[in-house]
Amino acid sequence: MRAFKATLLSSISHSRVSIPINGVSSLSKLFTTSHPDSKSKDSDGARLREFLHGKCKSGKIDLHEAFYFFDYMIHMQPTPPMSSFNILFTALVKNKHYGDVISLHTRMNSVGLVPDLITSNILINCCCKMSRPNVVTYGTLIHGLCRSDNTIVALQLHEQMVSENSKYGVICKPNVVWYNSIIDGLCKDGFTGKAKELFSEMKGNGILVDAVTYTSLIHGLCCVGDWEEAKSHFIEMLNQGVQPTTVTFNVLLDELCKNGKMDEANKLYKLMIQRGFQPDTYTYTILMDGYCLVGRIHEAKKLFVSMANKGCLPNGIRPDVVTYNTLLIGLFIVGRVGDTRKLFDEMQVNDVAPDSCTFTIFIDGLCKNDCVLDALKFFHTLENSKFELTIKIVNCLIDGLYKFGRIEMAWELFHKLTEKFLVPNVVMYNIMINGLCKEGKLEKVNSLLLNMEEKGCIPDVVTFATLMRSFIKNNEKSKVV
DNA sequence: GTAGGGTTAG
Repeated sequence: MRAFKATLLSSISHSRVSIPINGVSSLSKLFTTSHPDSKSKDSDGARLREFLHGKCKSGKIDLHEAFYFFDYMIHMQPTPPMSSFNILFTALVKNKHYGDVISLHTRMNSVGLVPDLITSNILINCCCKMSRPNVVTYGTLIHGLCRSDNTIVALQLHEQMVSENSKYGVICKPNVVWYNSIIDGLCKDGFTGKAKELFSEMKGNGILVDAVTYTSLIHGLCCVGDWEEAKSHFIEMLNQGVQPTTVTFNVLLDELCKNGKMDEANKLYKLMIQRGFQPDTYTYTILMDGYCLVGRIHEAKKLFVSMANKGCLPNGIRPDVVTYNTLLIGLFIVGRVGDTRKLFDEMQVNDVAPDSCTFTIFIDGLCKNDCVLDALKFFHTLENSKFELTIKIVNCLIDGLYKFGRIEMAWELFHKLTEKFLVPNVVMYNIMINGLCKEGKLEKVNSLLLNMEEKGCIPDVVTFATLMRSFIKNNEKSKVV
């Protein structure tokens, strides 16, 4: 059986879509007719579900049918909803193929499909049936949930485990990595209060907190603007004898630099060096970012030069694309447009490939330095290259065109691009609405709002603020209300 | 076998 499965799996993994396998004639009949005609693709999803339901509810699905099905599903465009996978997994569980569910789940993860709560529950059940819930299985699951924006689910799972441990004796004791995953997830969602609760809980359970725990918490506190609390956790860390890492220092430095506190940042940087911690590319880029934001481009440049000089700094600290992007922003801020082009050329010479941020920075920077026509030229070059334009780049240009009074051009670009391939987002609508309001073109604003509604784009707080500003300007108090 | 950091638009 094992050998058969391996052969089947390898044949599947080398195929693209439907490969006929003996014994799955009903499947191939169902799907070969609909492929690859794109019109019938839409109905594929619905037919798949119908078929899955029939097959799985009857309980008559065997392993190779399931594998064949699974392979078809992960190659479908668009990907079927997670519930379709769950139906398939449930059928396999009914037939006691627990290990196969786990291996299919691993394959699903490796192609970037994100399991939902139900998938996770199915998986837990499989692990339990196979007597495999141990701390690593759980830790992996919790980590996966946190990384896929399901921290709350991870937290529920954790709480369930804690309560079961206390009810039935210890089934599986959470360890430091498990706690760290949830604390980090909570911090990234801004729930620092809950993260601190877990922090106390783990200490209360005798689990030694480590540098990752502290760093995640400090980062979360910085993100919600609670600098004092972040600082006191850093001090506590030192007092407890938990060695910070370069990442810990980078998190703290980044917060200081983002707030323009360069003197404090410098002091911390010196402390870091004094204590023998090795700065890395991030450290340098963070400091450069801080200097750029306060307009001290000279100091940013000095750091950059020391990075760019081979052998000047240890451990392969070299400028990467983020370093270049950071310096480009700095140069645009102080209006040194000519130097940005030189730096761009230098990037190519040093084999650092520009990314979409680089292009956004250029379009935005040119527009904000009264060089809209240059931005337009740059944009056309991008348009004619194989580079895939992003909505951010287009938005910067449209914004620039409005501010330069080129309303017709902005309007044209909006229509041309959104008809062709770009789905406008709320930022794009806001830029357009703002530009049109300022010009008093209220009929156009109205048609945009309708367009927005049609496309299912939900207005946000900026949209309303923009509209209200315009109503107030035009003395339309009733509309404001 | 599971964990943490930096750049871009209204």
